[in-house]
Amino acid sequence: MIEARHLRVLRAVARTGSFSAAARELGCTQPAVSQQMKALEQSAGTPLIIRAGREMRLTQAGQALVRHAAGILAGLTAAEEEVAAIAGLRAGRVRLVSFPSGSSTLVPTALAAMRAAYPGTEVSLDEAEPPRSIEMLRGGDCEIALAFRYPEVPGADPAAESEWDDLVVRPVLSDRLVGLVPEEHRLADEASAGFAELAKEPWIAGCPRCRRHLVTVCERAGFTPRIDFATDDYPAVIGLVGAGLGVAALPELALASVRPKGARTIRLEPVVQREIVALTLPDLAQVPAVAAMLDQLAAAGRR
Amino acid sequence: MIEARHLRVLRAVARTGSFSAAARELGCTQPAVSQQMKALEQSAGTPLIIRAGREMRLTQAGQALVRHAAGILAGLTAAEEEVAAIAGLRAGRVRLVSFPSGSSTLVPTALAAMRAAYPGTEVSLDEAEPPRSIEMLRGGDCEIALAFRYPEVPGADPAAESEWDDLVVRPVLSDRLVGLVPEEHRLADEASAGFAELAKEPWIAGCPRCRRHLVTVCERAGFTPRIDFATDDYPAVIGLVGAGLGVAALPELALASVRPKGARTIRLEPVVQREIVALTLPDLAQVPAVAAMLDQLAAAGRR
DNA sequence: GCTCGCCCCAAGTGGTGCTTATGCTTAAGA
DNA sequence: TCTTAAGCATAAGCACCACTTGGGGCGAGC
Repeated sequence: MIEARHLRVLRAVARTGSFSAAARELGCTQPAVSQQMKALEQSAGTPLIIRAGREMRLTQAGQALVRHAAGILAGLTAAEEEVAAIAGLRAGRVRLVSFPSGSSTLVPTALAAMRAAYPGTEVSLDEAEPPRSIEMLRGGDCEIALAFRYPEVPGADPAAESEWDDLVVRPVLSDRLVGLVPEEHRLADEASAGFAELAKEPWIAGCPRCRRHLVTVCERAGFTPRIDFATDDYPAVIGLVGAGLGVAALPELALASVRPKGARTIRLEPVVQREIVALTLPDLAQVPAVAAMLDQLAAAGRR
Repeated sequence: MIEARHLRVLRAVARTGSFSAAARELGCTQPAVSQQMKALEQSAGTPLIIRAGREMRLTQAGQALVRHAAGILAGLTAAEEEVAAIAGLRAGRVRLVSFPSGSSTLVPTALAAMRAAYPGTEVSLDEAEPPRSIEMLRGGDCEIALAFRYPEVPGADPAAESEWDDLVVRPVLSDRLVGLVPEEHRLADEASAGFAELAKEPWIAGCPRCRRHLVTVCERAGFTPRIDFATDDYPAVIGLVGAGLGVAALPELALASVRPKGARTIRLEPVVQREIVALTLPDLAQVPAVAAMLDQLAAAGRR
């Protein structure tokens, strides 16, 4: 079986016309070249070079091998170069899937930083909520899934703890929930309020997991919220509150890039954190472009 | 440094989707594949495959490598196939240089046999006398030189013994010298004659080496021949003898394919042998096509 | 819940590739 | 002609590498 190493030696010998010169070129000693050539001739089954006095000449078989070696070694260095580009973050693609509201500020920041730091890489973005984004991650449809969980309330988020334990979980940001009330609400001008003070209000909830969490938190505060509406769309929640149809508890991040119309934010007591994390497979965490993107997400979260 | 072995393993893994299946395909155990892949990832500097539950998936770097591997391994097998064809005598070229009169019967016979036995090989033929043909052999302009020598008379052939000792000398044929006299000559009807009986005749000699040899032989018989003409061309010698201009001593082979007009052949006493040999360089004797052609020449000489 | 298949890990072993040291041959120069 | 330098071959020693066997963990399917 001919190996690339043999071809490198043969090519060096053919080019220099001498074992010693080839050895210098290859950075090894002359006997090493001599042995490699002997092994190559052994596996070829025919002499490849003939020694005519001082000079070396290739046999027909030797010429054939050298002719092929050019293309083979060129292909090999091209392959090495492409892999090195990926490993060195001069190339590489990352498919990121984010939950909808995460895309508003966090993801754009990280994407811009990634592009600036490693211009050769490209990051594609898709949106999906955690159950679906985890599926995509496991199914090979993306490399990073941006998701969130409520660590303080284990019971409210059974999926997160049990289904993520074989994933790499990279904390990105801890997001606090704030209350949103219509501006004509009696608490609209307060700085903060307890959950219990909103026990009688109609609630507008977010995504299914957020809704479950809300119920859990409210029950700990001593009441079961009356949920009139539920929608994945944070702007819709804001609009509903602004229209005076109820109150809501929203992540601060969802309000970072918009100013609610007809509604006021108030601090909620007790403080509830929503933790935004980036998820990936253990093997993928070793891929340079993925690791770099994780770093950029974490950096974006620190701001 | 990526080796062909690595690419073979990677390709097998990519194709089968499993280390075990790849190992079966490659004829080794599964840990061997596992280690090779680890080594390849090490030298690539980035993961190449990710294990998602049961199935294997290639990373982008892995896909790139597999993509290149196809061409590289194809080139490698093509190179191996070409070398194997040369080694297996399904291909290969031999350049043969013969002295002029050797081409008449011996070489055509050997060439025809070579072509019949190994249709893929090709033999080219050129003509040159020994000093020049040996130069060509050493200079890489041919692989086999067909030459002759007079082994019984060492002094007459100094070049042969001293200059051929680093060559492979393959005996092909022992050729006897016969006398050629005009048909009106007093010895024309004799079966044989001694050299001394031709002491007074004008001689027609062949090539320079043949001429030197003739002088030596005649001097051993007690006289110095009077050489009126000398020519490399055997038909010319025959013509000159046929015209009654003198006598000659010719190799039997030179008369094998022609019938002298106006001249008669007689046995010469003592018998003088001319040995036809095939010469090549030691390294070249290992080249299959060269070795085969040497065999064919020897076989042709035995007939 | 059990078994099967697949992968990883660890240890042992044979082979292989490299090195240094040495000898031989050849070509060039005194 | 003798000497010197350069190049290749060989041998011995050594380190490394690739493969093997044996054992364990894990997920999938009956």
